[in-house]
Amino acid sequence: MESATTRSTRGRRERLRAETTAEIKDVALALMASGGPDAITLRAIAREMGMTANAIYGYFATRDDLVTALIDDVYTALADAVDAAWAATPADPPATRIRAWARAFRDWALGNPEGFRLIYGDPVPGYRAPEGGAAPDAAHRVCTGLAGLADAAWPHAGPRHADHGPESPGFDWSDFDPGLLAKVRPAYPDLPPAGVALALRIWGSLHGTVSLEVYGHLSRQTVSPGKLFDQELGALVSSLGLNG
Amino acid sequence: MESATTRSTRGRRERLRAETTAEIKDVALALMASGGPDAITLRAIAREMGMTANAIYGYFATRDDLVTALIDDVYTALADAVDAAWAATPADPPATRIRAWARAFRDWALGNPEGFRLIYGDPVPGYRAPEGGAAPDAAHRVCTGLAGLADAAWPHAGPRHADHGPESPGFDWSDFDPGLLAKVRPAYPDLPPAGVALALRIWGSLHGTVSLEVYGHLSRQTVSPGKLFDQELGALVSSLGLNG
DNA sequence: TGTACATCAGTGAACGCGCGTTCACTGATGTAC
DNA sequence: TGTACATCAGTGAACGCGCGTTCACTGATGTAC
Repeated sequence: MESATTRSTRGRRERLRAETTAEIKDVALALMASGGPDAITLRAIAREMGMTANAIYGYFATRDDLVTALIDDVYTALADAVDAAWAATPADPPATRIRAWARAFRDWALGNPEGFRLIYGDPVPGYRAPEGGAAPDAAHRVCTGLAGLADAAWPHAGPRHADHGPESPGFDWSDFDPGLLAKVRPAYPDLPPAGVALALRIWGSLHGTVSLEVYGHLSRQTVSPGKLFDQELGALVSSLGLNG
Repeated sequence: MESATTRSTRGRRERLRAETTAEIKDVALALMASGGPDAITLRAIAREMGMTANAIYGYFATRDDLVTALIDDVYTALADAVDAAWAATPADPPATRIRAWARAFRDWALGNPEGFRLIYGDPVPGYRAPEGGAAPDAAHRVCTGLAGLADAAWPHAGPRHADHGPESPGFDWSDFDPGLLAKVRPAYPDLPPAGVALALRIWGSLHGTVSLEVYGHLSRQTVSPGKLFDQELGALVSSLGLNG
């Protein structure tokens, strides 16, 4: 049986350990923010923290493990941001909620451009994702959020969705990744395959504008990317059969 | 005055030089295709060509100069691809031409994923674009092509464009980069500011789906990205007031 | 409270690597008369 | 056609750099009795 002091001191050690781990990740993210993804090096982190490079091996077995943890953290931050916006907006009217989600997505991306790049862009040079490691849980949370948007819009969007001309193909469940469906179908049992496709299409439409903006291609063309995003959002919402 | 042989031999030297220059770029693109953007190193190129690394300095003053040339080439290839699709499709109906342009864009991106990343994604590690060097000419060709799509759709899209709800803002010329307008306005004098915004919006919508696909995020969710793109295209065309 | 021991975060030197770039050079190709 | 010279593509060794990672270690902190 442990004494009170045993417990408290072990707690302190664990706390220090957790703090240093968090600091390593914070510094890595700061380096990435100022110098791009290839600025994440063990030596640079150590330099910034006033340690030796190999001290980091006490916290992460390998550089790739650190990067994996970073990706996970960043994904979680994004998922938290959009989930919070979703939760803070009333379900009715659906358009308002969709706008809130989309704006949270864009705001997060613009506020954390390097995080956005880390998740959606080129991998960190030399980085190899772990073997079994599928996408982090938070990635699924983002997808589920998108499915929620589609689910809310579906009663209005569904009818007009069938008629996009003869070239518009149909969808069935086999078109989608089983892992995705395992998350989405229980959460939104009324959403048909075409609704899941709609979710992905919403994703694409937001991702396009936002990533052009994050990567600086939009700011080379217009001084008002925000206006453009709002217009895109208006078009999206009205194409879903919802009123702005 | 030059003799015939003088001219022909000088021609040969120049031809050899041009061939080697082209080979260097080809090898660089091949390396990038197989190993990602950070595989573009002078030493790797030289290794592949059976030369010494510094032999390349006879052709490019610096590694960054080589990368600049690559970006330019890749942009040109993309612009050629979409321009060719545009030229090969009759102007009427506009929807067909838009589809052709969009499909050419996607096909080129999927066929040259590393090129797409080079242009639209993270810069090559360590690369600094040249000082005065604005975007290459070909980048403007792509933008002008988009403006052409918007211009063709504008008679149909314009009316419904005004009505995206109270949150949809208006555009005027000052919202756009003068350099962009200098190319677009002479080519499409009837296109109003909102039409230019529409062009950028079309760009965003295509870019989103295609870049999610190129970066492998879509294939993690669906086995049918092509269907999704077709659906996106159908939605785009019908949101422009055109029939599929 | 005091002492002998265990834990463990961090050190400092070293490794081998691939990189961009510089330097003085060689040797084949083309040129002028 | 022959010879002396110029051009210039490519060589090979070397530089200094930052990187991930390994190793044997030190020294402070916590633990057991």
